[in-house]
Amino acid sequence: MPELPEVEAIKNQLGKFLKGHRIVDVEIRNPKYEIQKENIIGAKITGTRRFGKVAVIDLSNGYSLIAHVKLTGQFIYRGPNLKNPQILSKKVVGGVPGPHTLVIFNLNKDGVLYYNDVRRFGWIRVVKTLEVPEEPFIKKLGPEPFRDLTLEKFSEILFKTKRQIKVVLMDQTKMGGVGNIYANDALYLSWINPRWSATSLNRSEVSNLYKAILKVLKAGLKYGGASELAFVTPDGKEGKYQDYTLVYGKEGEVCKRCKKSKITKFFLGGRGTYWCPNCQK
DNA sequence: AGTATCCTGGAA
DNA sequence: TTCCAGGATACT
Repeated sequence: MPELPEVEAIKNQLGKFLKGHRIVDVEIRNPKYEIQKENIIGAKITGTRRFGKVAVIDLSNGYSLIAHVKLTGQFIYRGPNLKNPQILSKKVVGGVPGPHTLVIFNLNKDGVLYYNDVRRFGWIRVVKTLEVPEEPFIKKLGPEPFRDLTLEKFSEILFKTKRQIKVVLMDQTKMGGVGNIYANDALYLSWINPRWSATSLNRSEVSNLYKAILKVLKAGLKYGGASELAFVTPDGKEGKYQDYTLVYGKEGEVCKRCKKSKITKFFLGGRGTYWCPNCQK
């Protein structure tokens, strides 16, 4: 669920809250989350970035923290840069610190950054800032929407593969940042059947899909991400996009666009896929 | 191309 | 009690 808009929201808040803080101690509560804390203790946070679904926290000593929260990872900040103490969403299971708190970054000036992850699929790595683009996962990422994914590049990518279009959209090596929720919505918005082979799309379908991807991602950004599952921003609040999805999660509802058929769910590439059998022929 | 795997909480 | 959620990878 944390896709481009969700990770962008995480990155933006981390940037706002952590800037100027210094890491004074790192408490690792789960062996799976062993990181080289000696390389980050004492460093100041200088800024944050995002590559696809990966958040990057840059430090003053030439190192960076990079994190992929996967499905249930959550960064929660508590400290002086958070005005009006926010009520923690109940999606932060067990609270902070709690049974699912895996790493605690203690900051100066009474700040704390918690990493919670119920299912422990997410990861955190420490790498040299200069080597961030070379980090294996980041290096493999394809161009991403709003940056270098032009319509030309997008159509080149689709032209080259016979795989089903939805699978291609979600393939991070083809383009970075699109996941299941926004892939479903973009395909619906562009009247495209998720099962169609990517090469089978004509020029106007490719162009419509391209615009649709940008449009649904923008909506996701506007509503602060989708908190269908476990997503919360570092202030502990939920996003709102789950209330504005076009087709995702709407199984059984009559399609609002054609009013002819019901939204149907099936599995494609192992993922829940929602579509209108009438609109997306 | 499809399926198991990593995990757990929460819904059915 | 069983199933399901969706990111990424490994394997068939």
